[in-house]
Formats: sequence, structure tokens, C-alpha cells
Amino acid sequence: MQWYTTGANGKAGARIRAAAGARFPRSTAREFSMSDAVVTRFAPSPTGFLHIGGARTALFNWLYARRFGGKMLLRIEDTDRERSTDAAISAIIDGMRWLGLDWEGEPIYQFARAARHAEAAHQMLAEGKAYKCFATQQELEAMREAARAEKRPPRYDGRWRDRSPQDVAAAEAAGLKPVVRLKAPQEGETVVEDRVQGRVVFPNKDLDDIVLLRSDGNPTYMLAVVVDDHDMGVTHVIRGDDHLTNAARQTHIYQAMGWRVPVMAHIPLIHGSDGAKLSKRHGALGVDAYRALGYLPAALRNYLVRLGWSAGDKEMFSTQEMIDAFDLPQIGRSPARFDFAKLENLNGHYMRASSDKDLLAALLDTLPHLEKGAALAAKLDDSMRAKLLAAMPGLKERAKTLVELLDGARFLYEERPLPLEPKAAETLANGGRAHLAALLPRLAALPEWTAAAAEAVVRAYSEETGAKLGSVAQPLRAALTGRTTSPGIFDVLQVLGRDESLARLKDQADA
RNA sequence: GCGACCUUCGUCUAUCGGUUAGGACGGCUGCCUUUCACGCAGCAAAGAGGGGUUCGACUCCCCUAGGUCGCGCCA
Repeated sequence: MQWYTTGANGKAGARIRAAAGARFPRSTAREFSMSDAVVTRFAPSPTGFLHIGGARTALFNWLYARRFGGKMLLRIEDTDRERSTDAAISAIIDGMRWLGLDWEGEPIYQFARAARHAEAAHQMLAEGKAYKCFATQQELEAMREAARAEKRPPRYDGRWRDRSPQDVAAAEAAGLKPVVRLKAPQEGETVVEDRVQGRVVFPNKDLDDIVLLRSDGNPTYMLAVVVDDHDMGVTHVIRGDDHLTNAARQTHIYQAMGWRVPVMAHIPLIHGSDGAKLSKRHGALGVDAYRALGYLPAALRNYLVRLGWSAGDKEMFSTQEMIDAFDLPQIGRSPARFDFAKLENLNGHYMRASSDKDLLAALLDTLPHLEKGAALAAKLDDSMRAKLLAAMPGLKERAKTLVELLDGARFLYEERPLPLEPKAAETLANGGRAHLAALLPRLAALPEWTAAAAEAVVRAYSEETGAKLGSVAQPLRAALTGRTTSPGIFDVLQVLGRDESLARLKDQADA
């Protein structure tokens, strides 16, 4: 057994970290030996999109299952009928697919299992491990009020815990609808052996008799989770540490049902850059937002895995490397702050490491999700694809996101006459046009249109006239791209091709 | 209010009693250079505070402070 109740002689709240080499509670190690296949689950409630914290939780569950040859299940916790939506369900599923996190079998819908949850509650009722409570909302509210006034923790006072069958019968005869409450231990303490948090001890007096079944007969989250995790054969519960106290309460349910408690791993939540709870402003966006921001799934995975988890100094992890290195002991216990700058840096690495072909595919696939993607989508044909591919080496090292990549590629699909950015216009106005006019015939005379050939001509011109290369290259850039920054200008000439290049140069030389 | 958890450079982290406290992002210098990037080289930057234990503490214990989470017939 992993949980047990001791006399109230232990120090409340004490957490003893397992010594090195014995980090896993012995009992756990024995119960989940190598012969037990690991089963993890990701259990989001579909009341909103898949946010970044949820995505990391899913990733950790997925990695752990992969690492130990097990499987991850997906359970949609839709018991809150008011707030659960189909849109949220598809957003979650879509988000996981995009992130490359798959799960075993069909998603399990918790609400569909309500009858089974109720059955468990009735079993506990029959065995005297739970009881009917007829306290009204008003009474409960009064209890909380009183507790607050006396500066006591708000707690159910157990007024129906030991009522006589007659009292219960009378209340039922009066037409009152009871909730079913767990008869939780009141003495001693409950221990959660957590693989991340260590051994966490809760005095039972602080954990009250939780509601199992609502007065309408529907199960509560607390019951549903335990019954589902048990029935689904979940061996490892990896979730946010906001559930840590729930783990103690849920332990009581496992205890009452006589079920084995799964291995618990409560991972710290992700905070915003100011240390406060993650809000939209901080990056608590749905994963779809990260897609729209132009991040690559592999980069986001890499970023997320290093948030709260580490393997020495290693920063970059391929998916396989992550799987091979991932384990619970290396998860830290302090909350991490979300940092867009690092994500962006990582994304840049992944973009540069991608083959031109793959990156083009990623860009094209993401186009529908990018704010300004339509402009390129409208121009997309084989010739445009070829240009994008040819320009990719120069483009990708100048972009940290697909959004920047798209922006950098704009000169490829913009129509003549090109709009000029102010600085580009300035470059042309300050003597740039003269260089263009001089260069135009030389370029036009080129027998073959390549970057190298163009470079030779421009360099020769620069030497002959004594003009610095930069003072010639910048006007070219301005005329060809409308900007003052771009990939190498000779590559631009080559990618654009002879006709388009000469036309753009002429546009500006004549202006 | 009660309880739990957390606290190493600005950020993510390494360290598992003995290190000039390491790496990465970001910042700053410089190199490269047709622009911007990329790349390369270098610099600055940390153990919340206070007590213990110990020959020795970032590391173990206690207290304080700050932060986060939880305390629903929400999940």
C-alpha cells in the first residue's frame, strides 16, 4: 500500500525527501514492477482551448508512456455540462495532433461513465464508507460563514455523518434530496508519496468529507477521476500540482474502494513572466495561437520539456532524445516562468535545422493559420513554390518564426511596382538611382543569370567607379525588395530571375 | 484564516556536503560582412534573509519573508 494512516504523531506538513538512490518509495517500486505496463492519461476538461500548461502536462504524460513502453490515454472530463463545449473538445484534440502527441484508442468521455461512477458511490454507501447528507446549500453557506468568522478553515462539520437510519429515512420521506459524502478518516494523516513533490503529509482533520454524488445523482469530479483512473488501469497520474491536495482526498476514495493508488506525480504549474499566474498576456494561449504565431511543433515541444525538467546541460532534444532521457526524478518542484524569447530562439534553431523542403512544407501548411498568409496563398503556384524553395536558405536564417519567414519572403510574391519602405526610398533618392541606371545595361548583358555572374558584374562596377560595394548593393536591395534588409542581394537577383529583376531595377532607375 | 508547495544569474536550469557555482536564453563587446541575420570569440550577471548541524553548506534542520496552489453539490 502506498497510502496509510498513522497516528497523529507525525509532524504535520512535513515532507521528507527520499534519500538519493531511494527516490522511489519502495512500496511503489514493488507494486509497479517492470511487468506492469505503464498507463498514463491526459485528462483535460473541455471548457476552453488546450493552453500551454495543459500541453506540457500532456507532453510529460506522453513522454513518460513512451519512455517506459506504455501508453497514454486521453480522457475528456466533461462532467461540467454547463461549461463543456464541443468546440473545446476539438480544439484540444486538434492542438494535441498539431503538437504530435497521440494517444491510445478513442478518447474517453467522462460524462458517459456517470452510471459507473454512481455505482461506485453506492457501493461505498452500502459498505458504510459513505453517507447521505441532507444539509442544504444555505446550511453549507452558514458553515463557511461561521468558519470564516472564527478564522477556522471552511469545512463541512459532518452533521450527517453519523445520523441514525431513522433520521435519514425521515429526511427522505420529507422529499429532501441528499448528496453522498465520503466518510473520510478524521484522525491521523494521509500520505501522498509523490514522485515529484516527495512525501507529502496531510492531517486528516484538514480534509473533510467530500461530496461523491450530487443531489441530482451525478458524480463529482473527485469521484469520477478516481473511478476512471482505476477502471482505465492508469498506473501513473501526472498532472498539475494544483491537484496535490486533491490527491490526498482521492486517496481516501481509493482507500474506501480498496483500490491501489496509482503513482502520483504533481508537476509545478507554469507561471507568467512576472511570476504570477499565467494569463493570456503571458502566453496562456491555446496551442493554436502558437501555431498562428509561427512556432514549429518540435520547437514548442523542446521548449516545454525544458520548462521544469532537465537532463544536465542539454538544451536541444529531438523527440527521440526526449523520450530516451525523460523521467520523473528530473522534474523540478518550483514553478517555471514562461519566456517567449527563449521559445523564439529555439524556434529559430529548429527552422535553420530544417531542410529547405521541410520548412517550405511547414510554411505552406501553416499558411491558413497565419494572419497574413492569404497574400502568399493567393499567389501560390509551381513557379512560386520553386522561388520559395530557392530562396529558403537565405530566408530561414533570418527568421525566428514562420511569421517572420513569410514576411521575409514578401519580396518574392509582391507585384511590381514594389512599394518602398521609407528607408529604401531614401537609399534610392540619395544617389542610388544613378548606380541602378549604370548597372542596368551591364546586368542585362549577362549571358547567364546567376548569383555569381551578377556578383562579378557588380563588384567590377564597384571597383571601376570606386563606389563602395555597400553603396551599390543597398540601392539594388531597395529596388529589388523594397526594403533595406533582405537575403544576400545576389541570391535575390538569381531567385527573382532575369526578367523580374531587370524590370524591378528599371522601375526604380526610371523613377 | 487554515493547509500544502516553492525560492541558484533578468529567465530556464546544473550542482545531489568540499566547484574559480557550470550551461542555455536575453543583454553588452568584438570578429565576419553588400543590409539584416547566421556563425564565431569574449564580458557582465545568482545561492531571499536569519539562525543552527558540520572540519566544511547552495546542498541537511529550524525560523522569517515573499510567491504559488488548494480549502464548491467547478474541474
